[in-house]
Amino acid sequence: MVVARTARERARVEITAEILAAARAQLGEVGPSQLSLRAVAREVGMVSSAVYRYFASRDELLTALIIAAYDELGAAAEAAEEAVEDRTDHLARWMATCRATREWAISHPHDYALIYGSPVPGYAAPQDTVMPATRVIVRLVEIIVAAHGSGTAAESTQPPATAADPSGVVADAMAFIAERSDVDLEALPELVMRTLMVWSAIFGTLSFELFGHLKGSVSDYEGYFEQTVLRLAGDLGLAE
Amino acid sequence: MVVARTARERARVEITAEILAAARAQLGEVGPSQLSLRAVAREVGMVSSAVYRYFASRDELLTALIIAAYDELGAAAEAAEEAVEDRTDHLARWMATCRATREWAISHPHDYALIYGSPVPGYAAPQDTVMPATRVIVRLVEIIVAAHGSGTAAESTQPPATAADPSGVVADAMAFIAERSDVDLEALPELVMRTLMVWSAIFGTLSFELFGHLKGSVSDYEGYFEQTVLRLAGDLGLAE
DNA sequence: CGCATTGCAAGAGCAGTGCTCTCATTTGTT
DNA sequence: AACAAATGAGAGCACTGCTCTTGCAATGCG
Repeated sequence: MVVARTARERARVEITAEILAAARAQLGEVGPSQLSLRAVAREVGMVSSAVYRYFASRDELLTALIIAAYDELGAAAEAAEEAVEDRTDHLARWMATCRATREWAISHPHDYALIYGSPVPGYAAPQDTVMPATRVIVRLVEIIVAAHGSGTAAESTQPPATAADPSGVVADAMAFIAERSDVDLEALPELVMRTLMVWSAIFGTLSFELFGHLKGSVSDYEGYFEQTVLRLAGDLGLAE
Repeated sequence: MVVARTARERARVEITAEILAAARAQLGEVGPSQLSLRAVAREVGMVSSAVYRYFASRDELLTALIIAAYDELGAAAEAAEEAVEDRTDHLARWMATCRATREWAISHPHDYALIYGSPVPGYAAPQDTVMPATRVIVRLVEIIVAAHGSGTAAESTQPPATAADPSGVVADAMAFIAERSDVDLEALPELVMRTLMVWSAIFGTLSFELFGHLKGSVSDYEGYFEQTVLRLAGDLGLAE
């Protein structure tokens, strides 16, 4: 972050933050595709054209909101995970992370839809979003790695005999993990495969709940989520 | 379906279909939230206000598109499943259904986003959509039930010892299945739980792929999907 | 200090949107 | 033939994202 020197620069970052805050507030009410740049401008007492001094387009504003949402979700998940005192209780850390993710999602449904719903059309996620986007999964991977490194974890659920070796399809993920972790996962492609599956399953479950696809199938959403992530932990060898 | 009698009624159903077709064509290019009722009207050579004689609102048009999309996806999945000749090869039927689902999704990304992405804001799915929405999962359940009924299926993956009985949270799903199937699943709440999980996992995986969340983690999407649904089948006892 | 440069907000305007209302015409029924 | 209902066109309202011009105020420099 560049330190604001002149009054002008200081005002700029302040107003930028103000616009972003107003946009976040509006997002809490109407959903991404209804977010109106003009309404945001009115909120902060500007005329719409003035906003374009701070955000080149509506898409750029949305991008900033996406980053903010990823960061907020990541921070919430990390905080909950770090609040688990017994660091050797990997299952507790796992559950805490998952629970915090769901709690953030249901209390910020529009932000969740913004980042995990359908991307706004014609929109390609800029590079700035990938780092904050990985915070939750990185934390989950850390827990899995710690559990398997400590020897307290069982082997993850075995694939069917007919399944091919997953090394090829998860090569990118293994490289990604190898970059920011000193654990050697090269011998565990099956675990990486399972981790990716579990990651998709968690957010698939949340999306189904939030987007209404579980209506008529599940009566107790919280209980269902709890049971789900517990079984997913079991599939990864985190719970017995 | 009511048989069209008068010329007016005949024209009405024809024009309605024309509008829907134009809307579907436009949806193939721009994505749900960009779908313009005026543009659709221009396409069929009408003025925008005339379209309102056929669809009360843009949302109602979208609802019709949602139903059409669900039905098309369901039909594609069912056709692929029925093309499997060996009806006792439950794994083949499973894989065919899943593959067809993915193939439809990637060849109709906007339709997929319409039904499995974030719901359009302020939009509550009307009752008309729930029946077509269940076609794929109903087919999957049939396969699972057939496999477990024939005794060729292994037990599904066991939950961790600490997991509570899932009967409560999946009661609605059990009732739903009991309604349209003569198989007694009452003794198999764990299987129903796993089925729901797998269902969420499949569409979570597809959403992650289509919405770009697997970029940087998976290099071979088709191979990854294949490996995923094979393992999910294993979790349900469909593959060994 | 004075001046030129730069940053910024406002306003008008363009092309587009969903939707409503009125009006004339066509179609179907009695 | 007379009436009623259905239909399409057009104008219009309130809104959107975005651009361009204009005037003002803060800034940096000689």
